[in-house]
Amino acid sequence: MIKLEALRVFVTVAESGNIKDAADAVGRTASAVSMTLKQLEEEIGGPLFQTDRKNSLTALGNLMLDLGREQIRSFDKSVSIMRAFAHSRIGSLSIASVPSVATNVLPPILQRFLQTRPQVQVELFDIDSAQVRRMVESGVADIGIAGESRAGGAVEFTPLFSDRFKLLCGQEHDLCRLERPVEWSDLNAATLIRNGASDRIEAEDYKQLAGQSLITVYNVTSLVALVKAGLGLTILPSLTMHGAHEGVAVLELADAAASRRVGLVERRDVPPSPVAAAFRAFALKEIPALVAERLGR
Amino acid sequence: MIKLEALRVFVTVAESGNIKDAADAVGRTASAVSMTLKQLEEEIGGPLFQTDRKNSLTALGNLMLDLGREQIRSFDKSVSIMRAFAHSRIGSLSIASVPSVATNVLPPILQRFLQTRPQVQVELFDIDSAQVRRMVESGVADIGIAGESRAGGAVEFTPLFSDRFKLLCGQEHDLCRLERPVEWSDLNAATLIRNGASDRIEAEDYKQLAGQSLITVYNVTSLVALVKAGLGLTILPSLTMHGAHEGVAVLELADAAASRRVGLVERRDVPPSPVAAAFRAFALKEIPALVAERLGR
DNA sequence: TATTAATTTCAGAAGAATTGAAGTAAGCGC
DNA sequence: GCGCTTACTTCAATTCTTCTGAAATTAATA
Repeated sequence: MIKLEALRVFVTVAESGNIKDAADAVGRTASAVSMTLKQLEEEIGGPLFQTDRKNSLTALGNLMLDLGREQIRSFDKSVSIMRAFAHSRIGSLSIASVPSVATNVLPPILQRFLQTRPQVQVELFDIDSAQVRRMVESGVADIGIAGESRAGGAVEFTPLFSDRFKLLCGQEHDLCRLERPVEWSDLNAATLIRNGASDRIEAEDYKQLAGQSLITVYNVTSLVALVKAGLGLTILPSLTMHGAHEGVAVLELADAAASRRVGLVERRDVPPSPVAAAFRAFALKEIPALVAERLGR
Repeated sequence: MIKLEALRVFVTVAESGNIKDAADAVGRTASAVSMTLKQLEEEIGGPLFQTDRKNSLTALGNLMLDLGREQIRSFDKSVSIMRAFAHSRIGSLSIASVPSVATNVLPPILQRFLQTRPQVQVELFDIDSAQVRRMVESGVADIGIAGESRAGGAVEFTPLFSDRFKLLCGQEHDLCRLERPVEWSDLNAATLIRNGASDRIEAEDYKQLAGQSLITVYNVTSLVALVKAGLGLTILPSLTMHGAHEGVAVLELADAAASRRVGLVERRDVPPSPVAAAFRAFALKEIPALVAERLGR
């Protein structure tokens, strides 16, 4: 059986024009090279050089030089692609994330992650938690970042950080004059605008308030605009409001339990691609730290 | 260093879905296959299969399956091309031959030669002996078939057959009534048409006759037409006249020395390509036999 | 023709791959 | 959930391959 390594030796000899230099180049003795060549000629079925001074090729030798070079080049390239992929230097990474993280956390994280992996292709979807889970489950996204959900199913949840809910209202709102954290009962008279995130709050008092609410807005920008316009107030995770919107007030809630847990969502059965695994490790280490800093803790 | 053989084993396992079958397919034991796989994973830098039951690939495994398959396919193809070339099943063959051989000898020879080598590309040039030598010398033709020449030079001559000259004249010509071979002296009164081939005759008597000739024709068809039209007579190698032209007479010459030696013309320094070498051997064996039969000896 | 340099050959040494047996883990039926 | 079967891995010994260094051969050069 002809080996690629034999072709490699032959090409080196053909390029050097003699065995001694080629032997040095491949790191063997001249006798080893000579034997490899002899064996190659036997297996191919013809002489490769015109004389035993290896400075001129036969027609067969020329053909083998061309084909051999190409094979070596192609093989080495394939191997380097395999290695690059295994070491997560290339590959594609599809991330599905809730908007608050996609907007406030992922940009610097991705920037640093990609600094050492300039060849990695990234797709980022910002969608709500339920859809994040769906995308991961279906394999469209390699990894997701979403709020915790009870159902286990085919996806696994790994916590990254907790995020307390806060109250967002117009700057002129009566509640701004309270000099203490807001109780749910303080909101009885207020107009509450529901949103996708706040629906996750478990507190009975809040659920009751929400049940009476007539408006639900899913887009944060619209939500803030409505609050600013004085249409009502809303409850959002603090990360969502990071970088404080002008013309609105952010108030603390008294209910310490009103928080969401945000974490990684991954498929349980399918092992991650190397890039996904690398991103997972990176995210697990860097996101909690970044969020702590962002939220000033 | 990653070996193509390891990729071959991996691809087989990936395709079989288990080690045992793959081991049978490649003709080793399961433990050997297992070790090869382990080593491959170490060298690539990541796992290839999801579990140690080898029925589902990781993302890296899928990539390697694709790339590996392609490498194996391409390598095997290259090797088969090399072998085919070495065994002269493929390649190109450029033959330069004098017209008499190109017309009367080469067709059946080439037909038989190519029967076992349907992939070989052949070029055939029919030109005079001097040009045959020039084409071989310049490397445009791999091999030539021409009359012998004194000058050695860069080309080598190997005899194939001898071919006596004969006289060609109109059927009504006076010489037809001679009941013996024609002597040079018989031609003193005749009109001789010279041609490329007959100029090679060394006999002084002939040279004198030729010196007085006023017409030289290089193309055999034209030459015969002129003879048939009664313009004169000419001297040609018998092979050239094989398959007797209608309306002309072919007469024996008394001068037994009036013959040409036809043979192979090859470059001395450059070894022939495998196809050329095969054709050389074939020609050396088959052409003399065929000519003997053609000329009825 | 003698000298030098390169290549080949050969036998032994080193290294790599393979084997078979034993051990471990995974899947399957009860 | 438990034991049974099957598949895979590990290990040490063996076999096969490749490599080396010295000697012999061959080609080129003076």
